[in-house]
Amino acid sequence: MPVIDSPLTPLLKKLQYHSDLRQSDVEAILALPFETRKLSRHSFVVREGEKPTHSCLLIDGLAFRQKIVGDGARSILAIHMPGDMVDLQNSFLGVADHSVQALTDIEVAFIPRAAIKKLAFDHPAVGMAMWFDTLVDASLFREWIANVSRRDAYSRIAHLLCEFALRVKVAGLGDETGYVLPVSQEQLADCTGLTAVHVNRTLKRLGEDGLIDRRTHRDIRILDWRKLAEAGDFDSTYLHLRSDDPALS
Amino acid sequence: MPVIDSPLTPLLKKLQYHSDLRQSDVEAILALPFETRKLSRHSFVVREGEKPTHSCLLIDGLAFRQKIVGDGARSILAIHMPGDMVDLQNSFLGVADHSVQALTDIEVAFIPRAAIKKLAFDHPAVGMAMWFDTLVDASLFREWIANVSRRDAYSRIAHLLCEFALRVKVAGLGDETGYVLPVSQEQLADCTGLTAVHVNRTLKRLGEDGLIDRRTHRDIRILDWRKLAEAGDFDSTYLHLRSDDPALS
DNA sequence: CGGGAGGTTGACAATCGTCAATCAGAGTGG
DNA sequence: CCACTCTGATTGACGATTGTCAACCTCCCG
Repeated sequence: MPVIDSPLTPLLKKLQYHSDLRQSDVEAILALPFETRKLSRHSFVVREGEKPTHSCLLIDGLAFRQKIVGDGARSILAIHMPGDMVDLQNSFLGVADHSVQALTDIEVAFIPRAAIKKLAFDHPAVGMAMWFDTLVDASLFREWIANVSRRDAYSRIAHLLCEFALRVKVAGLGDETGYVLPVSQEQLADCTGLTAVHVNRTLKRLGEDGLIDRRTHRDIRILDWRKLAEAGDFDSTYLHLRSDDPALS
Repeated sequence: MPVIDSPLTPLLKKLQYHSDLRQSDVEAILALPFETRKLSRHSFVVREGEKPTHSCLLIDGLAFRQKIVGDGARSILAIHMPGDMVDLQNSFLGVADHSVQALTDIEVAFIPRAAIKKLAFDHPAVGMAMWFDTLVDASLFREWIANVSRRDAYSRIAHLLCEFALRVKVAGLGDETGYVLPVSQEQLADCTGLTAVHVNRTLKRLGEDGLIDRRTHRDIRILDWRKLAEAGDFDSTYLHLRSDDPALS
């Protein structure tokens, strides 16, 4: 069966990663109404406090979720790659409790909330698949809590680099020997609850210890995966990858 | 329509909090097969690495989720109250990526995973309600990430106390003037990424500043809700309570 | 009454943050 | 093609929040 080339294909691929879908389910997904839009780096997909009526599927590029706390400090909660429903949460919960912002230039598809809800009702298998996806998201959030609360700076960064390496590999954007991560050190700091200055020093140490090599800023080479994973206390279970995923080899 | 008194009633109540369910949905929920069990404080509901085949509904008492990181330190990820499905995540994701432990003596209902899955398939409205619940859970995780990563000790603890106050009130276990929280200072530390010693000092400061009063250990009186919420940078949006919930008054 | 878990406190150490200066690189307009 | 500018990276000196260690206390429970 030829795969129809639609902007929604990344979503389909994502849902099928964990769930078996019947042809009718697939067709229903691809029949979703949507509207694509290109957004430039730094633009907001949703802002905290808004009441979005559409969910947003990331088709191309990277995006991240963030919260701003009282004193203006920012916390980055997750980084998203193509195929991720970046905004199910906000759209279904009524009021956005956090913002979503473009990390690179991105392309997204806005899908009316009602259409997703109807899809989940009419095709329970698809509803389950999306639910499943939410569960995996939550698993990453949990790991980030542990990362930020109980690991030191060195481990935190190492852990984050490991997570990115695997996810980038799954997404087909690189492999565990190296990848380009379009994240500034300040953003890395906001991912880890550190300051940009300390992130810089820590990256330097990781380099000096021979775990990574930073060609140019942003372009990360992992020189010793085992050591990095050990330093980061990294165990990929929480990513809930399929055991037959080539990224795990 | 008289509410049938079943151990599953807390689940029903929870799902109906956000979602409208039809009579047939309600009946299907109450028809779930289950097995109740009483567990004493400190016992594990699920251990990291297990492959649970049942989901666990908390009927009475409190429980918490935790992860242990490489050096043995513990991170508490969430605290659960009666009505919470404490283990959807682990049960659906195959391998438990974290543990769930009883905070007090508890009573739980174990429900076969397959029955839940079938319920979600046959009654999409129930599936949606459970999905919704997962979304709210994820929202709490996000707030905890922000709490741990970008607030100082004083704010973190204040924030946590505010969250508990509201949730306890919603669960009908106390109100915002005071409640008993059966959490040791060490557990509080693991919730906030601090040490027990520092938690102790911080609670003391909160007391000295007139925000709270600690009658006996564990029995917390909130003397000045506004100040506490301000100190904790607390905004209840992320709890996704209904705007007509009396707890918000 | 004894044991133990948990709470409290002080002295000291260290990781990490702050401030500030300098540097490197990318994009822009003349 | 070359300033010019701006963002982000790098580094050093210093400071502070938080952790560590250890002692002692308190209360609960058997």
